[in-house]
Amino acid sequence: MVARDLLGKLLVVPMPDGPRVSGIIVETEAYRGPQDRASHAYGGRRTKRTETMYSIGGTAYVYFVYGMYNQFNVVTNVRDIPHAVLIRALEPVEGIEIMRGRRHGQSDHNLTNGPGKLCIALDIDRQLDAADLAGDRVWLEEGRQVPRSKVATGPRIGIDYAEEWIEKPWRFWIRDNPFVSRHSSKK
DNA sequence: CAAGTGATTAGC
DNA sequence: CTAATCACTTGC
Repeated sequence: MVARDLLGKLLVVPMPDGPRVSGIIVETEAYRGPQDRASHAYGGRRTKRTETMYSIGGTAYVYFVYGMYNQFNVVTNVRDIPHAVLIRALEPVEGIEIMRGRRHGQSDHNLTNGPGKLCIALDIDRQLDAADLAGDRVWLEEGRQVPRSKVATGPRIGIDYAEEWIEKPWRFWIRDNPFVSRHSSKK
């Protein structure tokens, strides 16, 4: 499953003037398009916002919720099949000083341990929506090997309206990693 | 624990 | 056109 494979990868978003800001992906959630009530593309819904999800895998899908926060996703399937993986948390690797500046006085483990927070820390916004991950604005690199035994799964977060889909164990994170989001880290 | 926030969507 | 909703965070 792609969501699990993304764990351990390095997400890189360079500053316009050069310095890299990056982090290891430690938490993801899978959204499977039409069948998945929790997905924006449920029932084949295809609107201006969700259009990006129908792109070919390897495209970034960035959208805005709750009036203040962006969410960063990776589109994972072929064209016209709207599957995507939400990146929920990162472990900061490069550009930590820059992230601290953007997050204004938050402690280090609070820089990127949530989907909205990591977008602030990496300066991800809708200008990156539909960006090609093989391009030069944002991309993934091999990061760290994550043994299967370190991968934990569980129900997704923040989709209480999704009825029978709520309990699907489509959230993946690296067990015992201190940077998984607080709502999600089960002790 | 609850409110804030505004783009997006569905419903007239 | 207007109203309701939301893949979250932060501060009481």
